[in-house]
Amino acid sequence: MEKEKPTSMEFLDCICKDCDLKNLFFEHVKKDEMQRVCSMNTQHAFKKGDIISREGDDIKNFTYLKSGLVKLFRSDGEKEQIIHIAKPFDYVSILSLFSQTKYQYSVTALEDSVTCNLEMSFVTEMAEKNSVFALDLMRRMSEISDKIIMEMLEIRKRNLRGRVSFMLLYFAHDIFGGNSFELPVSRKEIAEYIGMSTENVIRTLSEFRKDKIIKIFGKIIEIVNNEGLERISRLG
Amino acid sequence: MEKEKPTSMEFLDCICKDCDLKNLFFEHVKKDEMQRVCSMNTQHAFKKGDIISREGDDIKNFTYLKSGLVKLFRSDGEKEQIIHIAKPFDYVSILSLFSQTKYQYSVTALEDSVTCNLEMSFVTEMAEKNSVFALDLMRRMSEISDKIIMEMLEIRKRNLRGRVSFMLLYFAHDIFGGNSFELPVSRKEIAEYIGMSTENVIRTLSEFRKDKIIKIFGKIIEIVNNEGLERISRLG
DNA sequence: CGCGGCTTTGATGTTCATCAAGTAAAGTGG
DNA sequence: CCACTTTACTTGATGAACATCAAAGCCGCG
Repeated sequence: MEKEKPTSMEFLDCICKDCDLKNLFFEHVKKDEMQRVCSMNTQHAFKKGDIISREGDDIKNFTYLKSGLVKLFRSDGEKEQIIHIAKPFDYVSILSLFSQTKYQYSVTALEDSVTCNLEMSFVTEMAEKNSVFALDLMRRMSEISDKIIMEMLEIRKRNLRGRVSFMLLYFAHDIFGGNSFELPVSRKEIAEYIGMSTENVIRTLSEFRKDKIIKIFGKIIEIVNNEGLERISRLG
Repeated sequence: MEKEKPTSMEFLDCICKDCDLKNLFFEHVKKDEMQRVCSMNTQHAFKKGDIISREGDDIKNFTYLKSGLVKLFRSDGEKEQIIHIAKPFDYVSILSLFSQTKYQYSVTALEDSVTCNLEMSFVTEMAEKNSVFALDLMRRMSEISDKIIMEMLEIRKRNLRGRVSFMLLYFAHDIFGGNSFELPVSRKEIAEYIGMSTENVIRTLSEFRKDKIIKIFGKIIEIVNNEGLERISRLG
């Protein structure tokens, strides 16, 4: 079936061939350049918990997420701060890609994930030769940073209960698209995301359970009263 | 004197001629395009307190700050959240410039400020025709969002005293470049920036005064013990 | 000169972090 | 596979950090 669908990629035989993201990232790349993309990019699989890139390391590759779920975070030796949880489309390498030589944050896989890597020099060259691609890339990167900034502001203006409910709704609606899901992070990581203590995150989850707003089975969360949770998120 | 200095702009007679930022933004623009830039861009002066752009309005122009100081903030009717205080180089329109059609935040002038405006369609066209310019622009925009995200994380990991000292050092070193300066914002605005109550910002400033770390004369702040303040900012 | 917004300080109460102590779950080496 | 260790989770108790309320002085501006 897929083979019969005629696309400009059809004649190519490379790992990009069946990639859902190829149109997103290489929609404006000419055929001969696409041939080069195919010969150059490398795919990389990560297991849950694996480090994808580490704060302070040299940026060598342009990386985007093909499947899975990752967390961006910063560490000062003592504590960690989670900056964002990203799924495919939400993550293009690290943000400062074109303005820094070293990674500013670390990225690890929260679920088994696959990335595609291209050498930075090649992407730069491609952007220089193909300005529509450059504009597209700019649009995508600015969308992502905007999303992160907005999210940080939304979290910042809420109190403990508001932040926890915001996170639950974030997982339910933005990440998993359903009212029942398995938390891809520990309670401690939720705490690091919303800037509260682990104990209080747990306490709040227990409160929500007692108030019959959610059900908890270990890592599995089921949102029972979505409107109630939304209200807490709005008012908290 | 300035007239005698030979530059590629010399033959031009437009408001860009003496602009310090022209090389920054239009360094890779060809001469004939520069001629067009000159004929198209418009300069706009704002008085302290003026609104430069308003959350929710349509994005029409590409705007950059030529002189002055501005604040980026968001309002939910009730309270305001300050996102960033920006000086020239730190501000290129609003961040989501290429990914949104409406402003996500508002911008007002904290000091008398001058902006330069170009129609978005023209900038897009320029970026499409000139990919080096596009890459440059991308680099600059990603630098700015990165800076904002980093700053939010730095603020988030500190307590009240740490946040206030961070802000004072930010004004002293990043904005004004000296240990004595006039606060361009009210106490309330500092509170909105660091996510604490106005009263506690004032209380902390008074504490610093009593501890002989700073001197206060209304809006004028003088940092007396810089090392002490740095220590509070690091540990707080 | 009087009004409204900004600033300041004190008193009070709420929210949240921390400490402590225990249970459950998940890796680890024999 | 089991004992062992470590890490994650949970609840309660306590105190610290911070918001809120209240009242008064100050300043700029019409």
